Amino acid sequence: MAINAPRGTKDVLPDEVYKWQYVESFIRRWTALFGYKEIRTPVFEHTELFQRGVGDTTDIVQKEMYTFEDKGNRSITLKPEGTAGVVRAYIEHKLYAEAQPIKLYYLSPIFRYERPQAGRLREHHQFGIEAFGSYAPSIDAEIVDLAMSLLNDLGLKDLEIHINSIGCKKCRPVYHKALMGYLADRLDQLCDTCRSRYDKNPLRILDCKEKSCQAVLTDAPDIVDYLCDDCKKHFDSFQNYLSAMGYKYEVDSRIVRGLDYYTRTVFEILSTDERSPGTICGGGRYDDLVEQCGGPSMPGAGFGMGLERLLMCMDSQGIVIPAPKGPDLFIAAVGEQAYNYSIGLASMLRKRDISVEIDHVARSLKGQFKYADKLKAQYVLVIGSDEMASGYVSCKNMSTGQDQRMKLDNIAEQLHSLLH
RNA sequence: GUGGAUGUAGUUCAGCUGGUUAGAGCGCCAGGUUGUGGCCCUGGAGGUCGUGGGUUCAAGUCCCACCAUUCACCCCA
Repeated sequence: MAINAPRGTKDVLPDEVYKWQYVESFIRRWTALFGYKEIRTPVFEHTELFQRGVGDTTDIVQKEMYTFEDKGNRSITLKPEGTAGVVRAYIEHKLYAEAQPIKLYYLSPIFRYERPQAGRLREHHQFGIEAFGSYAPSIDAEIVDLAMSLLNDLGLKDLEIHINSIGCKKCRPVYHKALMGYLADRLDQLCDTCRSRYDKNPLRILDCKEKSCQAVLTDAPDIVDYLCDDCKKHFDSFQNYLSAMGYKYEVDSRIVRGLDYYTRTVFEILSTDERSPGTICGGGRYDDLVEQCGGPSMPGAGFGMGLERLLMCMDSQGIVIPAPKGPDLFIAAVGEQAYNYSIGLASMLRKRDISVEIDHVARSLKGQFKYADKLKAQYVLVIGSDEMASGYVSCKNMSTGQDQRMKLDNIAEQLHSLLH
């Protein structure tokens, strides 16, 4: 009976991990430059956290969560997004009592029960950041800047920044009313899902891709016209800061995001490249979330970035991630006595910071060379009974093909000078 | 959740309108003189043709179901 990986999951095999490590190293570099510290939270949380945080009316909570009961009858859910858990930790450990803002980042698997397709998995991985404790639009701009700096540094081209403001507790209800008023006598032209969204979350209708709905929406009231003075000022400064950083962006009043916790700023970074999976980064501000989850009234802002999509995007743009080097040295031993000696030599050389490979399946000398070649070893040392007796070995440079005699007793020093 | 496509060796695929021991490239292993790789040549290992039913004298090839993969929609990273 063959067991395979569950639907929508993927193994990252050794011949590919280096790509992940490469991207992760860029992430660590840029988060450090911006002063974001890593936080690691559990892969699962109490289901209630996501219901309260992400929002009961969202698709994510309604139909995409991996929820189960544990042996203590607790309802547990695998993270369907990264923010809620970080917010919970921020509250639980009273990080709000420290100097603000608290700037955090995470790398985490994310689980959503969906039908897999290109750029969409049931388990995917996100790099995300969260900045708590500041209402200032400079934070909003900073997180976009961090995302873009990273993406640009990785070599990505043709990126677009789409931004919007969806208001706050004060002004959003006013817009809701206006939108609902506009849609009231056009309900019959909307699709089924949008009709059901009308009462619960009318904002989401703006996001609908149905042609009929889009047609209805062309003359719908624009949220930007309904922002209160504070939100308007916030949005303006945010844009000014983005410009000051040298970014081009597009105000897209139809971005509303699928998570209920956003207030004011929402944004997406997407690739316009045909073969790319669209949005690779999405985020925004969530000024009420901490309070909603049982903490003090503290603002926040952040984003999530899909690593699989990022990798996909880099791949489709032809960005080559440098493959790791092979071992410094391969020791090819001939005969049992020489092999015995070579095992000890390999152990010693590794302790001297030289990466060494040696045969473990009893290959012939020729086989060992072929294997060394496959491993991309830089040098091959041949040791047989002659070498054991004379105390000299031959060291072959695998890229030039040249042999050179080396004395065994200070071999580590000689190798070090060869390796640079 | 809705709709389409696909499922043959480790891998990429071929296998014509159903007909005898299922093929190729790459990869893997071994040889091409006695202790030397990358190229070339030769040979070898490796498949219950996704699974289970059905039609037929006969099925990898036709039909059905299931499973899986993949693409689009929905949603999102």
